Amino acid sequence: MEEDISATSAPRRRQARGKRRMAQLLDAAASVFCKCGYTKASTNAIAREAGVSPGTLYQFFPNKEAIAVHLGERLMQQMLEAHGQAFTDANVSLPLDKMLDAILDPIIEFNLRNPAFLALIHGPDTPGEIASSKQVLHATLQRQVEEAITLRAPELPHDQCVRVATTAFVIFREGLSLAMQHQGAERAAYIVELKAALTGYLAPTIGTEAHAVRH
Amino acid sequence: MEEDISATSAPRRRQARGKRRMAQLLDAAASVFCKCGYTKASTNAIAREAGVSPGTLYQFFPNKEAIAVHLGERLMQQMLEAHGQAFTDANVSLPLDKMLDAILDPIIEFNLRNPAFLALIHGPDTPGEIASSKQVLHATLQRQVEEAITLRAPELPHDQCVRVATTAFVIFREGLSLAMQHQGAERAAYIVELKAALTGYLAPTIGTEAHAVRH
DNA sequence: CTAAAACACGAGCGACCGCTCGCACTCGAA
DNA sequence: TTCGAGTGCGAGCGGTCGCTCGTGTTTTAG
Repeated sequence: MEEDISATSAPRRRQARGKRRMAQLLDAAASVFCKCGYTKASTNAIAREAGVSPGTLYQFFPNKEAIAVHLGERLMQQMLEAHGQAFTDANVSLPLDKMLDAILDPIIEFNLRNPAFLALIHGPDTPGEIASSKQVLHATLQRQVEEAITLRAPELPHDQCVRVATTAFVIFREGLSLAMQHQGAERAAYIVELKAALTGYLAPTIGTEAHAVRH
Repeated sequence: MEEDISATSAPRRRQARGKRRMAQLLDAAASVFCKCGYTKASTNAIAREAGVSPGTLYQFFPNKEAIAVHLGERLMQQMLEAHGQAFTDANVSLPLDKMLDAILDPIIEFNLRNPAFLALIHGPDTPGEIASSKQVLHATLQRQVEEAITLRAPELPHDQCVRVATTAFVIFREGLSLAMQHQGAERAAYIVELKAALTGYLAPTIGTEAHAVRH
């Protein structure tokens, strides 16, 4: 319950001040990751942005990757708090285009407010291939997509469902990244294209209407 | 004609040995970029892979970025030599799915043979945002896609055409990258998904049949 | 043949990175 | 009030990286 008191690392007792510092450091990390991407973001720069020394940063995070992981977890949690209803079963029974709106719009809006989200999930400069914030966000979202597709097209073989979810997720991620590179009307136009791409891809695969449960 | 004898840099007269070294270094760079991506690929590693010293590398390339740019130009030239007919007008008049096969299959095959191509065009770790091999490849391909779409859907407003081309290109790039992360049958299945995604996206936009020239 | 230019080497420079360490402070439970 | 644990600092360690430079060798022009 109190973080993970596992064998290797003592989790340490935090004072209120420390908790504040951690949030401060995560905010700074979000800003710097967003500006430079994970690899080019230096831990010293994150500490400077947070107005603390490098040593202080390492009082709260064992290494650079842990910062990204914590940030990823915080972002995911914030998104689930704000838009946790996006993937509910109710939406899955909507017509395809409405379902996409219901699912995508909250995520898009969240990305507008938290650009670090995309910076972390989009950048392929993951450190050790495994772990890293990208994996946290990716795995969670991917799983939601898989569940939605399975609910909607239960007759689809599982491995095919995984492929469709993966492909749809990649299209969404890159399409959103594309949109975020533009402003105002142009950005809106790219979001329209993104939805058109997803609709065009998914319609033949999982149908435009909700699946009527047979027998 | 003789490279660029512009104000700032003297282009230097190359011997046969030097030309060979450059090709050798580009081969090595392709291998290392492919293994590590642009940023994590060190110039010393490229020199080592080519069996020369770091100093020798810098006799032929002024800096790391120039290596990537030269490699990008060489890859693009090789692809145009091998599959230059992919974007010809003849293919543009085919039905959509056939057209996609005609255009995508050669590019996919080329990527199987030259994995550095994807490594360069996919990695977002471009150095100074501008230039770099990625821009060379991206701009060239993007332009081909734009021309194909304009030919096929001439009534489409130009800026909309650019957006469609950009979106389609991104879907292709990431879908191919996804496929390349798998092997054998799984990879083939992802290529099927990639084509399904492009077909689904482009069919409503530019039509399944070639555009009949009106008036 | 000779001199200049191209080629080749590899130690190492300077900058930066992730991260450490010794020490000073502040807080809060006893 | 006390004192240990939590917090904070920042110089700097060990390492990697892109790139340089002095020197020596090979090729080529005249």
